[in-house]
Amino acid sequence: MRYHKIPDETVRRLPIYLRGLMFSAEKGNEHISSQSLAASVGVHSWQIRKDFSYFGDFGTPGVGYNIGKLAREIQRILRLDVIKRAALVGVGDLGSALLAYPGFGAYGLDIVAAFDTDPQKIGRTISGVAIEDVSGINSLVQRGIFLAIVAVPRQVAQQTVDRLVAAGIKGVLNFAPCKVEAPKRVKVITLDIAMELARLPYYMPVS
Amino acid sequence: MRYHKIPDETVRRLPIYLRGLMFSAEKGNEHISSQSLAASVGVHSWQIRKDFSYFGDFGTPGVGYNIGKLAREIQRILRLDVIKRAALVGVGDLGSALLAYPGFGAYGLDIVAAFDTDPQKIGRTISGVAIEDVSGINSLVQRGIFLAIVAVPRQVAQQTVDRLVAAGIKGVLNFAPCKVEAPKRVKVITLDIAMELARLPYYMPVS
DNA sequence: TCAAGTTTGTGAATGTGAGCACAAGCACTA
DNA sequence: TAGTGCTTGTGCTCACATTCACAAACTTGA
Repeated sequence: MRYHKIPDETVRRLPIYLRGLMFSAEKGNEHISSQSLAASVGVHSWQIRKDFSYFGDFGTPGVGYNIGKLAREIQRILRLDVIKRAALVGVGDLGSALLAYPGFGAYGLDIVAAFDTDPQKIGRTISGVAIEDVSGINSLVQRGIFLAIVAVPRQVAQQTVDRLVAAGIKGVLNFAPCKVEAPKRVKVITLDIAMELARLPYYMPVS
Repeated sequence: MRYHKIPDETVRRLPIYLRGLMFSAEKGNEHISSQSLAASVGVHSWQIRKDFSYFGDFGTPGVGYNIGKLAREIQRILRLDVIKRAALVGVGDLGSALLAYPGFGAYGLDIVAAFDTDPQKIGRTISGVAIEDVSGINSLVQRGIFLAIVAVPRQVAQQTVDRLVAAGIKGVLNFAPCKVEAPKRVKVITLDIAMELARLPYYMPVS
């Protein structure tokens, strides 16, 4: 194996592989071939091998990949071994659902703080997380939290991100359906749920 | 303009443009240049022009694009002029949040039916939608609904999709974090919220 | 030790989209 | 009508990702 920059598309697939590896490990397997992993995650086996080849030789010909070792390596690449805690801003319907969402655990992630502006909500606890006033955002970095989820109305999304950036947050998952600006040092991923639904009809057969 | 297959990446951006056009129309504009649309949606102007060029000549040099005409054309391409109604399966935390989510309206989409297996929930109404027993899925096509959102636990995602496929549904937005199989005639888009959060740390600076 | 059967890792070909630069088209003014 | 300023549409190039095919590496069984 030689030096390679890991392609973005590969990074996008790594969590999928991680999910598949966890699933296989639960079933008591120690090794897995690219072919059986392919079957369980829905990606072709050659794609999997190519993706893994970007960050080292992990497989053994005739045997496959050591599941534990590979999973740890993927976690290391994705930096999930270091980043484990996230904050949520905006505890509306969607925010509450995210607090209750069990899926983050599969990646070792956990929402450990929640913020809102509504005095009615502040002080209450949802899914084990106490809701704080948004002013608490300023102390996030002190608390070792560098990752934030924004689930506020579109109109206040930008100012929310500005506040997070000012507080030193380094990554934002934005659910508000709009463009948000941030310095290059802060990575923002916008996830517009309605947009995903909106592009479905294009692919649906006519009649 | 000559014949071109519209690239997938362009289709993915069309809803973004639609959002930007709506926003500009609300402000009373009649025309918009690729440059000002670019500024409002965060895509380069040449990318916008290239994307629009795939499906016809809509702009006027020196003037820009007619907002209403272009918006209608995008809606037609995405088939949002035909597909307007969607069903939801699984009214848990996430499902309830989706029922209350106002963002679908921007694309003319509306969740008009909801299904669950929990007898406690069946019969109740959330955000104006009555929750029905999942057996009602079989009559979806009769009711003119061809689009479904799956927000059920991972363990029952596949069987839920199977049921929707059997009922004649043509498109599925799946929130369950797993691979789901469906015949080619049915388009499935899986949206794993936790996965999006999981790939963020990779892009965060190492402090 | 040898042969047969698996499975990996990767070079090369193919496909696809991003990015750029600029000619051509249109509005507006004089 | 001619000139100026703005904006579109697109041909071209480059970068990146997918796809394939196969040599090399390993296991297993005799």
